[in-house]
Formats: sequence, structure tokens, C-alpha cells
Amino acid sequence: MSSRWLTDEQERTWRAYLQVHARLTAQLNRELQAAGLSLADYEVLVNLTDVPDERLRPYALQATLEWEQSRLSHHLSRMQRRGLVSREDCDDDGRGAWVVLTAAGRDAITAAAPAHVDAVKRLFFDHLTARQVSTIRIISTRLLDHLDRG
Amino acid sequence: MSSRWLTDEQERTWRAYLQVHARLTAQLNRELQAAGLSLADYEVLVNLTDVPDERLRPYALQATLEWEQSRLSHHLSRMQRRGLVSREDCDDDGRGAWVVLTAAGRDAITAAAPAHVDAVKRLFFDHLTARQVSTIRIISTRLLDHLDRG
DNA sequence: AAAGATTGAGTTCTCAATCTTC
DNA sequence: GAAGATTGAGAACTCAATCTTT
Repeated sequence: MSSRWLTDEQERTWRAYLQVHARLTAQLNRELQAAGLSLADYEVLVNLTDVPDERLRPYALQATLEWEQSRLSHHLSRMQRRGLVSREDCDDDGRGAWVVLTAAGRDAITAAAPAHVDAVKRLFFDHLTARQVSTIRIISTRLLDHLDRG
Repeated sequence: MSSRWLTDEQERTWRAYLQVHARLTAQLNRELQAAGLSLADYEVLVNLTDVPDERLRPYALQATLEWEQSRLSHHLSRMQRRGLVSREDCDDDGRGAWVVLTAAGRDAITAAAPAHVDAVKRLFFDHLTARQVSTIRIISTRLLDHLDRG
């Protein structure tokens, strides 16, 4: 039987959690700007880099990024306009398309990655014990299980 | 001496953390829509409700919300257009303004709060032990300290 | 009809510039 | 000049509608 409101501890925890995320992503975005990328750009490029042939179907990107379909499509269009990715028709499936990393896209993430990884460590992991990291991973996994179904 | 890349554990933790936040806020936003509010609206209204006279200066709101100055200003204009808040001149400081909760704003958050609080518990706190909640609060506070300075 | 993907309109956010008062 | 706040233009996101192929 849970009360209608949050406890003090929960309230403080919830607000702190939201604040951390807001500041963290704001800061990471700011630092990535130096390399001409947004966090969203970076995430797209990382996924393309991680994969053979450096190409993915939009629905596959969507699955890992957890974006709305149209958000992804619009974002890819903008990245394409900037030369970071290209689109190719898919032979296997006439409806489908490939999103392909371009040389410029590869250069961009190669240039941005070291500083970004550094920032993630400096702003996040450097302040956590191994045990805390493990806890965050366990909690996140658990929450994701339930968020799947709403 | 930290390596240039994240460890496997860090990589998995980082991605899971980002995913949790994405899904969590997406879900909370969806559920708030039923009450005609966004999460952003809700956060503004909560802060106004928490305070004597139900009014705040924009710079004070900005400090707790961690938003860009102009984002706040634009958002307040939209909320004002929808009748959720109003703006009044500030007597003490000719440059300043008050953001004031309207009756409609009070009604809106009163109507939305129970379901929203419920959702936060159902999607977040119900899956955490007391110890884990405490860990999250401690970690968040620690990270915020450092994020202050960049 | 369902799956893969895009489009357009409207909303929200960011960045830089501006305006006023201190 | 600095602080408090707004504005406008462009970028990014959401929602619903659409198009094509399966």
C-alpha cells in the first residue's frame, strides 16, 4: 500500500536524478560542439561505427536509439545534408534503406570520440566506485525490463 | 591513469543509463498528456506550487530547473498563452518580473499530480530497494557538486 | 493489412542578439 | 558594464498522415 505522495527521500532523490541528467547531457553537448557534433549525432555515428560495413537499416538504428521513427528520419536527413551519412537503397527489401557512414562521418566521430569519452569519465565514472557503477547497471537493467511494457 | 576508452562494464552501464532516462521521460510525458501537461509544464508548476504566494522570479525558476534562460522564457510565454501562469511586474526591481500561478495552473497540477506521482513510483521507485534509492541520491549529489564547475 | 520509411505541420529548444534597469 | 529578462531565427522533436513494398 503506497501513499499518494513521494517520501522526502524519494522526492529529493527524484529531483537530484533529473538535475544530474539535465546538467550532464548539457555539458556533454557543449563539449561535443567543439567537434561540430551533438550528442544525438554522436549516438548515431557510434552505432554505425560499431557494425560491419558501417551501415544499418533505420529500423535497427531506431531499436537501439529508442527514438521515434520520424525523429530518426528527420535527424538522418539533417546529417545527410551535412555529409555525415548517406542513404542507399536496400536490394533485399524494396521498402528498406541503408544508412551508411561516410568518410566525413567517420572522420567526425574519430575526431570527437577521445574528448567525449574523456568527458564521460571525468563527469561521471571518475566519481563512482566500482560497486556504484555495478549498482547503476543493475538498476538500469531492471528498470528497462519494466519500461518495455510501459 | 585512465585509458582512452571505456571499459566494457562502463560502456554497458552508460548506454543503459541513457536508455533508462529516455524511456522513463518518454513514458512520463505520455502519461501526463492525459492531463494536458508536458513534463516541462509539470516541473514549472511544481516549483510555483512549492513556494509562498505561488510566484517566482524567472531567474529563480531557472536555477532549479537548470534550463537555458531563453528556453524558460519561451516556455513561460506558451504556458501564459494557455492560461497556466501569468506575468506581473516586479516592484522591487524594475528589470524583473514575477511568474505567477493562475487558478487554471493550480487546477491543472492538482489534477495531474496524483497520476504523475503514481507513475514515478510505478516506473522507478517500486523497483528499487531503500538502499538503492539512497545510493542514487548520494551519487546524484556527488555528481552535481562536480557538474557545477563543468 | 502490416512493415519500412518519409513527409509536413506544429511545438519546443538553442544560440546569439537585444532591451531595460541596476 | 552587469543582471534580469525577452526576442527572433534556425534546429530539433512530436504527432498524424502518407507512400511503397511485402
